[in-house]
Amino acid sequence: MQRKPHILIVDDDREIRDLLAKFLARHDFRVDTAADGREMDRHLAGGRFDLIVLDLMMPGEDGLAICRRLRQDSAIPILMLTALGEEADRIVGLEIGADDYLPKPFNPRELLARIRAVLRRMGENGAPGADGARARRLRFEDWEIDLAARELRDAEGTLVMLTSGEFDMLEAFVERPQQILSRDQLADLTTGRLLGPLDRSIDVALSRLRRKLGEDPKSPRLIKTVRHGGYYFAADVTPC
Amino acid sequence: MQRKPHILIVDDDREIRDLLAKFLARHDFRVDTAADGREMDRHLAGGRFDLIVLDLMMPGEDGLAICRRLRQDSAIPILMLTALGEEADRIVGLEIGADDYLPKPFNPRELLARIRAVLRRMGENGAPGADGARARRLRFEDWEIDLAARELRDAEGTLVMLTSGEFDMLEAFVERPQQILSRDQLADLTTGRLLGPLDRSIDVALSRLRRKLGEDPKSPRLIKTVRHGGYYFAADVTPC
DNA sequence: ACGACGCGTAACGGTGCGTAACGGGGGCCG
DNA sequence: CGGCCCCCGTTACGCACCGTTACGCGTCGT
Repeated sequence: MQRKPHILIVDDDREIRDLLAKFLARHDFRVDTAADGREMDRHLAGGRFDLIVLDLMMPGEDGLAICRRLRQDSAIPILMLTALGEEADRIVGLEIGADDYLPKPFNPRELLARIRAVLRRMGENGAPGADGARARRLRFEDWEIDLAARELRDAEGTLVMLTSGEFDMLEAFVERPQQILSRDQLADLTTGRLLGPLDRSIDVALSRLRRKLGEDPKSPRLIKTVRHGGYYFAADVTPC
Repeated sequence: MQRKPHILIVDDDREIRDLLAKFLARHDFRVDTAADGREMDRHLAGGRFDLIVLDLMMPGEDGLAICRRLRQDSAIPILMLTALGEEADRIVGLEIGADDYLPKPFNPRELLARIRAVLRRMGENGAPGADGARARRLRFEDWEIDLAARELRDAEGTLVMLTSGEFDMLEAFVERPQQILSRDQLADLTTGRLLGPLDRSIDVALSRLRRKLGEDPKSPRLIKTVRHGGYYFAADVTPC
């Protein structure tokens, strides 16, 4: 990870906020703090964050509600802070989609270890979704794709015109190479809508994408079909 | 996820093992258990697992050592069980690469929530190159197989078309050369489903694979039949 | 020697997938 | 406002994959 991970601390207790901020800053993180959900929203609107440390028990909109709200439209990692003995809440938190929790009072070193563990899990290979501030020009096989400009070029450098739907699908693949993506995942990553039981739209979209990539219908090399599984992007993807 | 997630429980305490196994099985997981590192290895050699629940404190090779060993050549999710008060160990565990931990004694429902949380993260983010930094191009006899691109080439370097099922089966063999794989193991490693009592699907699939590998039906050289045992991949497999 | 059993594999059929064709809807321009 | 075009979801059809079945052969036990 080249740049400093950016962390947002959401806690109503000013003392804890400042303590954590200082501690994490000392360990090579960029840190912002928010006292409640509204402040958090303001920060999120203005910047990209790699992880949110979220206090469970807060006046006004509490941590669980915030967590649920965040998960509705973001996959940003969430680490919940809970008071001891709130086991039921912790479980609910995990079920809602928090990535980890830490019971208060905690050892700051353990918080550090958990933050790193979560970031490692998320970042292992190009964090999808969460942040967009990374290498956006990629190469695979003889192709070159610019995710920022949304352009695809072939070996000779000539532009290949993709529709936005096709580009979305290709982007989903190059951000997750060598991994099976189910039709449901692809639908979610491209159009965002859910697939009906007899829905073939992904198959058709994929067929059109394959054709523009010049794939041989008999033995596609870039995008392989996994029967009953989905599709698989076979090429190595390297920044360029 | 289409098939039941497959979980391996590693704990020296038989009572805990059985309790957890029963509990998880009731919640729609496939579960195997192991009492120590050696048993764990045996299970891993023969099947595909989605997550390992690993007790930290065990006689013989202890959880931390096992965790470190697993991480050397696999990205399989690990959930560590720790006794209370072993905070230092927990931190080390997370830094070594466990994906989560749960202090004993724990509420089984919380274990369930954490297992689901870890699996969810993996499903979204799924480690690309699925098994981490393992060599993905291998050679055996005159063949060359690229596990990342899912391609097989013969001596002249021409592509041999395998169906995804055939490739899965060949992959199972080249990752476990010179060892007997039972039909049940092969079924687990390829389709993930369990075999019925009169099920011949593995035999037929294997026959088709042999044919594509150009095996002599009278005396196959690569994949030998072990009567009452299963099949055996006889060739040396070397990275290339 | 003969029956039982395990395995190889040809043949069949259900189903998943590729893709051509159609058409609705939205954007753009006159 | 009307016409055009392009994108993309839907439909339909054909092919290929693979699970099932059936049959033949070889091996083992008695």
